[in-house]
Amino acid sequence: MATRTRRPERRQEPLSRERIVSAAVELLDTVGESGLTFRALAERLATGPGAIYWHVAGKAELLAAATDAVVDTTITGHDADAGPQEAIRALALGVFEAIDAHPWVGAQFARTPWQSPMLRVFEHIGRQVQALRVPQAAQFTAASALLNYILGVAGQNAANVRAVRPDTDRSDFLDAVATEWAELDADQYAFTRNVAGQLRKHDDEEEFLAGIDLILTGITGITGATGIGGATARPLSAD
Amino acid sequence: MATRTRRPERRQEPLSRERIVSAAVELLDTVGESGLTFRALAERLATGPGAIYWHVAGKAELLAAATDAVVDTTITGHDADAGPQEAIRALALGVFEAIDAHPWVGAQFARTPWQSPMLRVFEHIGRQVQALRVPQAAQFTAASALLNYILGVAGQNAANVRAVRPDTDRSDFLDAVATEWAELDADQYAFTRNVAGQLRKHDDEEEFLAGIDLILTGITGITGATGIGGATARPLSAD
DNA sequence: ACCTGAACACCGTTCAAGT
DNA sequence: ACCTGAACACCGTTCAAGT
Repeated sequence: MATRTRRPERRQEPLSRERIVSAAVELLDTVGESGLTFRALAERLATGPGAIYWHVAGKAELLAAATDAVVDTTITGHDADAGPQEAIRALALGVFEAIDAHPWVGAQFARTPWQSPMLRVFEHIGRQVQALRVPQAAQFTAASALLNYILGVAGQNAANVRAVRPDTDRSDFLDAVATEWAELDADQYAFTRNVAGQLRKHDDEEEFLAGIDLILTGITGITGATGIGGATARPLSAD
Repeated sequence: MATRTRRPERRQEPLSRERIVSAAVELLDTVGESGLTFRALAERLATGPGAIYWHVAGKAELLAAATDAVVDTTITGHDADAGPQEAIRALALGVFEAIDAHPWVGAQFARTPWQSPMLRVFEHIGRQVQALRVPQAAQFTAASALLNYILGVAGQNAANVRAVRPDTDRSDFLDAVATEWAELDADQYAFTRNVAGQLRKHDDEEEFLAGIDLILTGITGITGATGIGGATARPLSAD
């Protein structure tokens, strides 16, 4: 229906896995998860749905490839420099921001087990855990705990974005939730009501990092491990 | 097609939200997420797909209700007794086991934002965090970190179960992954290769609790908070 | 009030047929 | 080798019509 004279009318470049995946990412970003359809994708690529199947095996692979593409640009360059604790924080924040910008990545992350993108995050976290001098036997646990926490937040963020109208303001949303919580049954939800107020001045990113710091404290605290940079996790208290 | 003479032929009880939800849970448990279909559900209830819509608004609500039903039976009775740390461990383990038994709950958990079942888990965790004497301002962070970690593990577990053939043995699966990891590129995946061996003697439940303990250590360590029972989180070291 | 089941508007995926 | 697009076997959801 839309006029498509806007796009330069140069001869159609051949279809390629790369073009397909980048079109898929675009679709996911603009129309959301439910917008990624073989028909919509085919139309955008000016071809039929069947053509796509020559380059990718199916929708699952397409989603995995799209996730890969986004995560790739996120992970690189976040390593080293200011000591392992800072590196972990930076890495985690990178994943957090990527998912904030592409909520569907969060859902995909939480859905696919140990596929390539997640494994790469795990690897980078693990290296910093090693750098923290965590004993061998505990390294897996430490890296897993960090990764699982990140995945949990990722899934929640993705779910939240999906749940609200696309034009909803972030702080309006938090206000609405806080109000909802404050109206919960006083007996059944005493704690939740109690912390409802904190939601209003809640900063997603800060909150996320505070959780990372909590786990880092657990990792370094009990093992006596320390970052080479000597930085200590920030204390868990009101700033 | 299947003979249905087996089921007692008593007169059809009237349809009810309760019957629908419990049939949905059964379907999800036996056939998996992709098996929950309005048509399949209708057949099981000996009615047409349209009838279901008179009792539930749609598939999303049906999934939420099914999750609610399972979580309900999980949360109750896990409180109090042996001090807040143990209570948190028991609560977390309860959620873990529920998701292990009903993998689709993990996916649903990771997908729905702050809906009733998750909020109830949050509430119960929060109460124990309070009991740990965590300062007011940090209670939200502490409870969130625990919940997000649980959700992360939940999502991963659900994804793993979904990824393997239904008859796959658990330790066969871990062995396969460990072998895969051991064959990764030595430069790109140095850490992952390094911990691959630990996967083989990996106990999901133990690993999960070790992560909980890590976070508990972070929570109690830095704030000086302690459980009333005086129990300390178990040290992060080879046992 | 509650149920029925055909029909609608979609999906992902396949495949004969084209170039 | 690569693309086309009709066709297949499904979905969730709606709704006129029944009781």
